[in-house]
Amino acid sequence: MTVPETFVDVILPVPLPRLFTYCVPPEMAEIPEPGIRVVVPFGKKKQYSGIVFSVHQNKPKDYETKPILSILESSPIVTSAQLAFWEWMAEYYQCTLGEVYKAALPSGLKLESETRVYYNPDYIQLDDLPEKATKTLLFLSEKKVCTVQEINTFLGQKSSMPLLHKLMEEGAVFVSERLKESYKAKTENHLRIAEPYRTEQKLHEAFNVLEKAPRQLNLLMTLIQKAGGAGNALKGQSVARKELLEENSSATAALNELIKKDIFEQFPMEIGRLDLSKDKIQQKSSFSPAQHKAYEEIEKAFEQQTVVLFHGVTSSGKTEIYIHLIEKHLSRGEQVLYLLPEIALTTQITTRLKRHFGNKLGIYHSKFSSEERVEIYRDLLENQNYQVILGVRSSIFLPFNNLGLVIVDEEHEHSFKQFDPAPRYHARDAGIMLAHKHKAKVLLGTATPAIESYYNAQKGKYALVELKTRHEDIQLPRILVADTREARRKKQMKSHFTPLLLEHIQQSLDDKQQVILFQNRRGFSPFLECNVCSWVPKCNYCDVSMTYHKKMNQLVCHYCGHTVTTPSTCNACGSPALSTQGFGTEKIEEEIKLMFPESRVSRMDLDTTRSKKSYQKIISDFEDGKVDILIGTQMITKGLDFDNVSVVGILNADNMLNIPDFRAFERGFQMMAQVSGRAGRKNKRGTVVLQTSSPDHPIIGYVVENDYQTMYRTQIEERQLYKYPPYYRLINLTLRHKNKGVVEKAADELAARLRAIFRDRVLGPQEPPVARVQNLYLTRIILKFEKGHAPSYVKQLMNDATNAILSQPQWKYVTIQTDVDPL
DNA sequence: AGCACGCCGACT
DNA sequence: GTCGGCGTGCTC
Repeated sequence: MTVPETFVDVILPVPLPRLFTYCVPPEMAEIPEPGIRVVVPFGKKKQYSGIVFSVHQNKPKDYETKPILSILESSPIVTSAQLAFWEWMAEYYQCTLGEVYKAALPSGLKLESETRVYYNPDYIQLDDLPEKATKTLLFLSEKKVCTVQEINTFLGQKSSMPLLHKLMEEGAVFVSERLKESYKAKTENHLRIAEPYRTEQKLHEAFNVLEKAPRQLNLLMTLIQKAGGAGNALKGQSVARKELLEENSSATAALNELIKKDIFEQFPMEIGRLDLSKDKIQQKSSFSPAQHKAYEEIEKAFEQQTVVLFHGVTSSGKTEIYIHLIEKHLSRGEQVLYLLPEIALTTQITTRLKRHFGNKLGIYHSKFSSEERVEIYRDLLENQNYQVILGVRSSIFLPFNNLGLVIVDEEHEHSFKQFDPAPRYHARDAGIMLAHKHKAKVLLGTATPAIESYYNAQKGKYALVELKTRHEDIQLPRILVADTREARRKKQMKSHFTPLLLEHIQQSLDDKQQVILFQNRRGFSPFLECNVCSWVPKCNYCDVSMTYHKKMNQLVCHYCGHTVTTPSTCNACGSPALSTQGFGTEKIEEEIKLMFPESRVSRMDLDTTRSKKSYQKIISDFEDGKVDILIGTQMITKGLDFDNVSVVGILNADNMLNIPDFRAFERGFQMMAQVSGRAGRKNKRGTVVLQTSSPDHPIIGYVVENDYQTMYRTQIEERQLYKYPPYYRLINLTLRHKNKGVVEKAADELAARLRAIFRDRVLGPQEPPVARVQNLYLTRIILKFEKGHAPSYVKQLMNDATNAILSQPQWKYVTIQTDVDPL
């Protein structure tokens, strides 16, 4: 009797809608199980690390299986709960398991043969390494960068991935898109008394030695003082170099001398980690009566329901309530996932939660290095430190094993939805699913609920808890509407500003208060136009005009990233008279500087906040009062609280409302309400000046009255009338091909097929607003389904139709992208 | 999606 | 004669 051959179905990071079956060579000692990574050959020469999905004995009939090359770990790196979640996601969002795998695991856990491997120059070898590893390191240290392939060739073996994994864990090599920059951003040079001097006697000696070097002596004393006394300093308590030099300006030379004398030791310190010995874990502060009531309501609601929508006005102290809830779940030994939109995560909230939860808090952010993300992943997998994860949407993929609570803060934020690439998931909805699988609770928090969420609360699917008063007696701001059309008619407009707004800005500056000016950028990027023939520079590959970036003197396509230097003459008529059109924040900054020359102005938008650092600098400068007027786009609305802002100006409310989209009014309301929430401080009411050419627009009225309910009521009626979410589910099908005629024909035929099944639930095909991206023509079919239709059956029928199209030879190269619940 | 294989046009 | 364009087919 022969032992049956073992096969594994493997998830690979390719967008093919199936698993791949490999055989396990009988001589392989380990037995693979679902959730472990294996290295497999793929195609002619590629290698991937894939995830074992299942293990079986069914030999495939139609093809020869290749053997797996190696097994990367002894216990699963993807738990069975995660695999089930992945399956749900692939099914619900109509993508492949491979695409989910790509999105779910940090890149440090996904080696491919073409992955770029970097040598870590800071690596210090602690233990002896096997000969091969040492050889590889030597090779790498010379080459600096190479691919896994090259290492294979160098070592003369088929697969060096297991070896590279070990070296990655050692910290000797980096992988792929790892940016050294972001690593550096996380550390800061610290100084401490060097080991040999950490006794009272030796320290005393040092004092004597330095007697003739007052600057060095001074530095030593500052360090001791900053470290919190000699006792701490002798224990090796460190002080930031920056901090040390702040009080001893131009003492760099003296400092270096101390390092040279081995009295001081300098080392890079991770600044992300809060030093707990110094900064005692902060106790939770007490609730206001309103907060207390809300907290109790949430607790009570959780007894019966899974999801609670927590509708609390801006500055109502929602975070405090979250902290209490988190503590409650932690005390039961449960894990908590706190989801935030990406942009809100780099700010105040991080520090605040760190103070409370110290080492129990893990932060999962795309701007952190892959290594750090791997660290958090492994920590959770092995159930070590982290009990609270503060993270962006992708943190729903972390290996929780005892999740008790999911908080989705700023629940209405659109950035929770991933647009590209697949899986096009919504972290709020997927988070609810995740919680459901863990039997955990979900708290959705926001000042301006998404219509969908509020509807679910109205229908009783979610519990609703409201908090209507701001904390610490901060009053809701007074909202003034400035009619730009009238001002323009009376010739009172100064460029983009009404007299009313300018007046309030001046007043605020006179009172030494701060101003925030908000410019919605949606659809209004600055572009170049020829004054003579009206020629506008367009992207070569997409049907959009290119955005003008003054600072870099470049034109950038916001769809494909194509960049050119700004032309000096018109391409059509040769005239040099090119001028900027549309108005972005740059233009406003320029004008404000002209009108208020004595004020300090700063700008916050995509351009000025490319890096985490610059973003934080803008915020901290504003917090520290180094800036009087802050001009910004959407990002200033995200989870920021400033103490000294008396005036908020919304420059053009109209361009939020005049977008042909059924969510335009909801978005406009959310944005204006969120921006307005930035105004106001303790004991003094803030003012919001809302500039619009249609002051009678109902949405403007709801913003002024801070009337979410009426806004909701009017919107929900329209949604029902015109068959939109939350009454209907939408699925967008986007077809792409390099030939316009081909996409159109394919889309027509697909639409016809779909209509035969779904009838008037099919809309289009219709060209999306940007009909060509990266040289591919796009067209879109929208499907609308009543709530209650079995979604999986509907998707099955839809897939049959698309497959029927794609299997025809003339449409073979058409691609169809599916977006379930598009935003 | 990559990527290699293969069949026709501009060059040494 | 070859280098290389991108059309086509395949990946366990």
